[in-house]
Amino acid sequence: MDSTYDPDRIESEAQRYWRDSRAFEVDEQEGAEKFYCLTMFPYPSGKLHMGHVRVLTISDVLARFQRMQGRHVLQPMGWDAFGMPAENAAIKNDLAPSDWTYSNIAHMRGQMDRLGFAYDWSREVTTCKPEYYRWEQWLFTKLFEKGLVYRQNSVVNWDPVDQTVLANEQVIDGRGWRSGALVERREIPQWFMRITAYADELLDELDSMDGWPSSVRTMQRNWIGRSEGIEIDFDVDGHAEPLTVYTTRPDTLYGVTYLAVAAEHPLAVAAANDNPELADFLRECQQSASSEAHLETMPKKGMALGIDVIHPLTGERIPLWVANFVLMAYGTGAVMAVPAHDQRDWEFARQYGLPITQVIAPADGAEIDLDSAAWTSKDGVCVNSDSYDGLDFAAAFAAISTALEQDGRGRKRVNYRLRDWGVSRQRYWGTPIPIIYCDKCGAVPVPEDDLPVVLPEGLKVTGAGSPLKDLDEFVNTTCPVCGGPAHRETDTFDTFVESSWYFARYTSPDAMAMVDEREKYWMPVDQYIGGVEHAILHLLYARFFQKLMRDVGLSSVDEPFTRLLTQGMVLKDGAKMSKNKGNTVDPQTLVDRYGADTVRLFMIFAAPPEQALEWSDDGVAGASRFLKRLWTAVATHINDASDVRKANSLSDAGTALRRKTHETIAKVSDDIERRMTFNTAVAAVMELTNTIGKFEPQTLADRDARQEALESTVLLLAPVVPHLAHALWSTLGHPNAVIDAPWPSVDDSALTRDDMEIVLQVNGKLRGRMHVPADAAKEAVIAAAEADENVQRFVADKPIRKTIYVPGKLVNLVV
RNA sequence: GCCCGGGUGGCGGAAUUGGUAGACGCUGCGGACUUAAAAUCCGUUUUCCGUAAGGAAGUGUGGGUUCAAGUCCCACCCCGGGCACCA
Repeated sequence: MDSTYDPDRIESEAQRYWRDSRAFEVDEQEGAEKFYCLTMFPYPSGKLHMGHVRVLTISDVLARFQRMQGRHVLQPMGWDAFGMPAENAAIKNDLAPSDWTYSNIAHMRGQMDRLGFAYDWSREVTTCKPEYYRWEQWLFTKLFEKGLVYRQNSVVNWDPVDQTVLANEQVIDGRGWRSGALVERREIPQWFMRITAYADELLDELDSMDGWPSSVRTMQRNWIGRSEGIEIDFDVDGHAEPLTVYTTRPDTLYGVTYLAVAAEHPLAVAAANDNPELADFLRECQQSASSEAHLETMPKKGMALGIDVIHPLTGERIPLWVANFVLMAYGTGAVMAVPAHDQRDWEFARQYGLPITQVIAPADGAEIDLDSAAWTSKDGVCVNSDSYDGLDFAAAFAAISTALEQDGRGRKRVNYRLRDWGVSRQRYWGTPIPIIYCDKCGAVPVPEDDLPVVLPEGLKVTGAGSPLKDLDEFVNTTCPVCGGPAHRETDTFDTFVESSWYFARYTSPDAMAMVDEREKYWMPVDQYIGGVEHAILHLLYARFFQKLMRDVGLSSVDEPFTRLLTQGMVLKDGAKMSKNKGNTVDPQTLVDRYGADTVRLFMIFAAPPEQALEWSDDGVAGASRFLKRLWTAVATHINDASDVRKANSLSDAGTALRRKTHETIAKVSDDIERRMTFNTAVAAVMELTNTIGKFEPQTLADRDARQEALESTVLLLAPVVPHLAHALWSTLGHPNAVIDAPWPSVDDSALTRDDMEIVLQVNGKLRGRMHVPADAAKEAVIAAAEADENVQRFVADKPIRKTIYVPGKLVNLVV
């Protein structure tokens, strides 16, 4: 055997074998245990970056591991091909988004193959192709019929100079990224999907989704934000219609000292008609970006409207304000303020000199200090609340709610923080929303026979609005209902729509329906892997789509992803690798220099998958060195011509090697399958390799033990460094490819030890160690511990008060 | 601002159920091989005291629970992710 490790040669040989044998193309083999392993598909941004390499490698390790477990593994790959970067690149380079996108896809597919990922390319999905997006257009029209989509005004970031809608990402310090103009909030009509209709199901199922990280489940729970409260009507002085607010704290109703409405609220707009100062303030309120982070951190401002409302229980007059932090889109666009028991209300009241009235007090009668902060605890009782004084939160909630309901001034209501999903985007490079507007018939969904509504490719983008608007042949059409003149919707879908169902399309990529019966074989996804930045939006939308598909009869699966692994970012010098920061490392350079296996090994070894990974050039070199050492160890074994004709029994070192081999098999299996800590799995294999390197066979049995150790090493590493494993497996004498070899199993008899190490402590501090026979009795171990010389020094003549014995581990003497 | 993570040697990280802190790798230092260098191999590498045996301190900060805390509890500081039009 050649003792030089030549990654270029063995990697191209292994890849040729996989390609020629179509090793990773799978069909629906009934009776076989399937395993659907999925990576969040990439946006085709140009070339692979380290973040891609990391997530793709993690996924590939799991897919190959499961295959060696005997499962029938599907690992597909595709492209999240619509999105803003293609439009930006198109403006910059004066070419069509489609050309840019397709050429990126071709390049990145080649890079993936060079890294040796085990994909079934026959199922490749590209979301910008009509044969893909036609089915989400179809689903949208079905949802239209079911009343699960609707059109409503909603707020966008408006750039008054470029006359265009901006993404949050394009708003920098409140200004448009290209024009530098102050961004305004503006309301435009948009399409929504009624995700709130599924809020309870999306919430409740989280409890049983054991395969997901608890942090992601908690984030989703908080995002859905189910709350139980009450809607309360306040009569408005001089108006026939009452003003309705929603609150989860009706127990504090007697502490309401003002109400506040959003700047867009009709009451505020009406009051501004004869109040120029107020009109100025409303204009100022609209001069702001629309993201929640921005709204929550901006200085809180308000103005009195000069209107009073009437407290529903006391009949008191309460001033009505307009405040910039109240949003028209949330709840009713109005809030009741209880400054004594809500921190934001407290700060606003202090700022504008509004009264602060305590209505909740600690049950133990302790004093609270309302001069320094609001007292927001629910563990108190009502005070200053007429007949409700003395009631705790639950009792007051029930009593006040009932009183309001009986009076017709309140209704119990479950509310969600979750809002319906606005899917309209005023962009060109996306899926056309399949709606036709007719003056007579209104908004009409495109009939099934007319789908897909094909996005004209090859259009030039200028940055000022969608070019679709100017394309008469696209816009002008006839009404499917009345046949009269009509025009098409020119907005496209949020790209999250495409990524909400691609996992289902992989199961039947050529179906003449959204999916076909093959979906039943593969779904749900057994293992999903992707960035934690998708913990809420993408993963919630995908769960929602799964339920939509189920409810139109396309699937019987409730939840799309059984297990979820969220991998961390790749950092360099403590910051995320990005072009902006100029700290990127091109994976291609490293693959060219060290080979794919080295890059894969470093990615897996440098950090546990869920944590951020700090890039290290030296670490990559170290990974390469390890692979060379392993190659050398196999070469040494194969080329070993030394004469060992001694008795066919294991030496002590041989017994130890076999124990190490089987301990390693046990640890690596557990690390990959249960713990998903691939870094410690690799560390364990490195330890085994170090042991093999030092091992000198004395007998024929010793040499067999080394063969077994090397074969185990190759099998255990095969998911991580598949090319090297492919070559070495053959070298070690196996005619079948390592991808078809079974995962090694543990020989329990090799694991037995005849002695154990016991740690000796005095008062919990380490004072020594000793070896005792594995079957030593508790009393004997303790007696030996007390007799230890160093232990004696610390015990001296002090009486032993307590003895703790942890079997097989330690003895702690408390003196 | 709100929600979710994270903080351990010179560095990346390990310590799985409250039981030996620092596995494995990198870097540095010392040595072998070499005319030399690279590569490779061997040794060493938390800090402080000590010739050594051994001892003391130590897991972001301050408290607490326990025979025993990186791990559990309370308070705080710093860093990262998300916040609905980045994907």
